[in-house]
Amino acid sequence: MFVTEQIRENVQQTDMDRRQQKTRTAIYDALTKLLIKRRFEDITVQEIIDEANIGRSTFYSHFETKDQLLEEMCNEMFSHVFSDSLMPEGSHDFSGNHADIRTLLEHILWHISDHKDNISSIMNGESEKIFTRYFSEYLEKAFGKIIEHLDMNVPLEFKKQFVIGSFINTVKWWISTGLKQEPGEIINEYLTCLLGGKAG
Amino acid sequence: MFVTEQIRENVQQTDMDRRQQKTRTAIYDALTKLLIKRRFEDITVQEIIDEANIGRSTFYSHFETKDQLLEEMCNEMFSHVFSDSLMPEGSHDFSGNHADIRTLLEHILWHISDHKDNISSIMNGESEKIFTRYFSEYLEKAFGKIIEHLDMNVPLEFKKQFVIGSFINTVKWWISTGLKQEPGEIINEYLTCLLGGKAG
DNA sequence: TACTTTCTGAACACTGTGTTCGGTAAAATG
DNA sequence: CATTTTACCGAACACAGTGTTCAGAAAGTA
Repeated sequence: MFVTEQIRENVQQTDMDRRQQKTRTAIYDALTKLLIKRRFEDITVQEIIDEANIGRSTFYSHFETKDQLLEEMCNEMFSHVFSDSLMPEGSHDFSGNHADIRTLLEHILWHISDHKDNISSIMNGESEKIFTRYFSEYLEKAFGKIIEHLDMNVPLEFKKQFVIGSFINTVKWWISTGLKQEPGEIINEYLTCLLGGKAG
Repeated sequence: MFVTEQIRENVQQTDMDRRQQKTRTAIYDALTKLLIKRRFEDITVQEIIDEANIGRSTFYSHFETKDQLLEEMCNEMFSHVFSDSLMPEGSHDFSGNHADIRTLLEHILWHISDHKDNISSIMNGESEKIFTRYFSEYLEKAFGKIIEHLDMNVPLEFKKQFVIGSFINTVKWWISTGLKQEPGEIINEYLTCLLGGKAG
C-alpha cells in the first residue's frame, strides 16, 4: 500500500468542522488559481491569504509553512492521480503481456490528462520534484517485476533507472508541450523507442 | 584539479583589476565550499560574504543577486564541461559510425567525472535545471543530426526527446549515485538499452 | 441556551535582501 | 614618485516577507 494513501485521509477528515473544511478548500483553490499566473516561489503567503479571503493566523493554524502547503496539496493531488484504482489487484501479474502494459500505461496518461490544468501549472518549479518522486515510487511498485523480466543485457538497477526514468521523462515532455498527442499515441511511441519494435 | 581554478582563466578578463579578480575568485570559492554542506537555497548572502571575507557592498557590486551568482557560476562551469573541445570540428559527421559516438559520449562522461566534486554538490536544487538546460542544448547541437538518422519509427521530436532525455537522465542517475561505474560501462549500458543490442 | 472551536487581524519580532555613502586602500598612469 | 582612478569596506538603512501572539468576534455543536 502506498504512503500516499494514508496522507489523503489525514487531509480530508470527515469529522472536520465545516469551517476548517471551508478554509482548507479556500486555501487550495487560492493557490491553484495563483499558480496559473506565476511560479510557486514567487507567490507570497499574503497573496494566498488575500485570494482565499481568510485571516493570516488562520492560514498558519492550518499549515506551518508555505512549503508544507505545497507538499500537502501535491500529496493530495498525486496520490489521486496515481491511486491504486489505476492498479487493480488482479492485474499485478503481467507475465510479459505487453497488451496489458500498454493499456495500463495509457490509463495513467488519461488520468493525468484529466488533471491537465492543475498539473501543468504545478509543473514549474519545486513541485516538479514531488511529481517525479510520486511517479517514480508508483511506477516502481507497479512495474518493478515486469521490468525485471525484460531482457536487456544490463544490470537490473540500470534497467529500472532507464525504463522508469525515460517514461517519466516522456510524460514530463508531453505535459510541458501541452498534451498535444493522444495518450495512446505517446505510449506507442514510448514502447517503440524502448523495445525497439520487438514484439511482446 | 578544482573547477574554480580553470574558471579563473575564462572569467577573468586580462584587463581586469587584480582586486576584482581576487574578489570574484573568493566569491566563487566561498560558494563552492558552502555548497558542499548545504543546498543553494539555504545559503545566505551573508554567509558567502563571510566565507569569502569581503565587504557586503563589494558582493553586490559584482553580482546583482544571489541567483545571478549561481547562474554565472554554472554558466562558467558547464560551458567548460560541455565546451567545443569535446566536439572537434572534424568529428561532426558521424554518418552512423557507432564506435565514434560511443567514444564521444564516453569522453563527455570523463569530463564530468573530472568535475565530480563541484557538479555533485551543485546538483541538488535549482542548479540542476541549469545543468539540464546546458546539457540538453549541447547534446542537441552535437547529436541532432545523428539522431535524425536513427531509424526508430516515431516522430522526430519524440525521438529527440527520448534519446537526449534518457541520456541526461542516465547521467544524472550516475552522478546522484556517486559515479560508481566507469564511463565506458555506463555508455555501453545506455546504448544497449537505447538500441536494443542492434549492431551499428 | 451554554459551551466549544475556529476565525480574525493588528501588532510584533525576526531574518534576509539589496542600497547608500563617506572613508580607506590598492592599482594604474605618466 | 606623485597623482588620479578605481575598487573595497562596512555600518546604517529601507524594505519585504515570514511566522507568532492574543483578545475578541463569529460560527458550529449539543
